[in-house]
Amino acid sequence: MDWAIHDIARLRTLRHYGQIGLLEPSSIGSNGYRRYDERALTRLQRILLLRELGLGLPAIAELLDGQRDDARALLAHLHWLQQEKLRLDRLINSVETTILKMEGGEQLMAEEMFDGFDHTVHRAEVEERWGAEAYARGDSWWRSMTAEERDEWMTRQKQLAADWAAAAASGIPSDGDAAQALAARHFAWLAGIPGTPRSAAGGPTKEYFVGLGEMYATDDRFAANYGGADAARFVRDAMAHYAGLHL
Amino acid sequence: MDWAIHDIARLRTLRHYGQIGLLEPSSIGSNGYRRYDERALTRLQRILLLRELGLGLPAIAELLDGQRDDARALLAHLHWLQQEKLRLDRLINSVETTILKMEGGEQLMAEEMFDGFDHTVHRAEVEERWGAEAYARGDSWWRSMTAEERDEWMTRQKQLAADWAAAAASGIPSDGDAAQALAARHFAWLAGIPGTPRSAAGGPTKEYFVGLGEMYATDDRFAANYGGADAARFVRDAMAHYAGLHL
DNA sequence: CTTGACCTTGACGCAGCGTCAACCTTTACC
DNA sequence: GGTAAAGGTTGACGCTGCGTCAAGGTCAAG
Repeated sequence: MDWAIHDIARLRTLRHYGQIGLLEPSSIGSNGYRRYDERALTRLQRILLLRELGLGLPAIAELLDGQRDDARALLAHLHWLQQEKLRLDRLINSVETTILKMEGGEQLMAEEMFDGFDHTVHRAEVEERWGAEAYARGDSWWRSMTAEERDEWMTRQKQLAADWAAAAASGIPSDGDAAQALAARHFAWLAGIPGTPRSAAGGPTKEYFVGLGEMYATDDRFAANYGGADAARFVRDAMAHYAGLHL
Repeated sequence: MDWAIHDIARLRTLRHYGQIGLLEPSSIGSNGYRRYDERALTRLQRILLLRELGLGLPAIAELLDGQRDDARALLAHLHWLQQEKLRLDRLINSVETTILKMEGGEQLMAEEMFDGFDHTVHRAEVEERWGAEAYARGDSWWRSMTAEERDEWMTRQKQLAADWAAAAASGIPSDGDAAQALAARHFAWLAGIPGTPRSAAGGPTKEYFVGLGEMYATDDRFAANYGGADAARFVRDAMAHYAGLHL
């Protein structure tokens, strides 16, 4: 008959359905054997059909016991299937670009973070331990952008960094209007980065904002990005001042 | 900080990774607290990245421990993602047509099986108890066909049934060449139906083939399909003879 | 010194069975 | 009638990746 393995599995399935109350045997013989009559088999038929459509057993139970409108339940299920498909699409995209990047010679997320664009801001969090996940989220966000979107972000960040560098070099005070305006721009820019810890108002939290400035001044790699150590300290002071006033 | 729930979850995650040996704390304080240094955090970063790409933890472990070529592993993963997407496509299709059918007034698989086309052959199995699953498989197969494919099947089946009826009515012997040729056609036709229990040769098993003929003669609904009770008995005899000779 | 926040180690639960293990019935054959 | 094979029964663990209590130690703050 060629059904050996399959047969055993089906048996276990029937037992399982019995255990969870989805399909009871119509009777149980004195020898303990389960028996299924016509009605039970019809029900089993429907269960198997719905299962092949991907529904979960609880959903099937509700549906078969008439507690939910069949059509509505199936529509909901359809919707969820479509969502899943979208999710897979995004995954496939991510994996593909990752592979492409690797073929381009880049190691798996090794050093690519310090590429001038500081989407590595999240590194501050990593150092705080709880943010490794946020970091990865941030990276995956970056990874999922199109080339143009990335270009746009890069330009925006570079412009900001250049403006910071210029302001620091010009000798203006870090708590003056010009520097504070830059701080405000920086704040808004951060607000646009997913994964940023944010307050109820939607912007970055005060701790995060201040800590970030601190890091710019401390970490040479970031400092270089903002025009050197002196400039980075200027950025830090301006950000701290801004945070004190507005956050 | 607004990270409460998330934080707790992440903690559990780290414990889990420690348990399965994916990521050990770099050190454990005398108070039992886990600590993760730079290296460990980098590893965590990579783990989280790969996880977001949908890889399983064992796969991630192999990959990070350098036991597998990164690119090859990701390609394999990509392939599996694409398969999954295809599977979802088929599911979505099935659910959609099921909904359409229901809107057309049909109850969930209620009586549609006796519509002249006997893809309900699998009912024989249902009666034998072990075949309910095969039956559902058969139905889903039918459900997944395009309209033209169905038409083709229907025509083929109707032609076969008509030829059987004619042969039975003409009074030729069930073990004669003409009837045996019909049995051979029937055999080939069955071989094309997924879910059919089949022997190593690829065709239906002897038991199945004979049992089916038995059912045609026994069940009025099938008998009608082959030209009535007398004709159905003729079919059964021809099939049994064929089975005895060739199976 | 107490309170509360944060850490620790179990252990159960989730979906849907697959897969032993240990044991009883029925069937088939000599 | 005896015996072995086939097929049934009830546990119970395993898988994925943690979420979610529970019970209890540690640490910083008031």
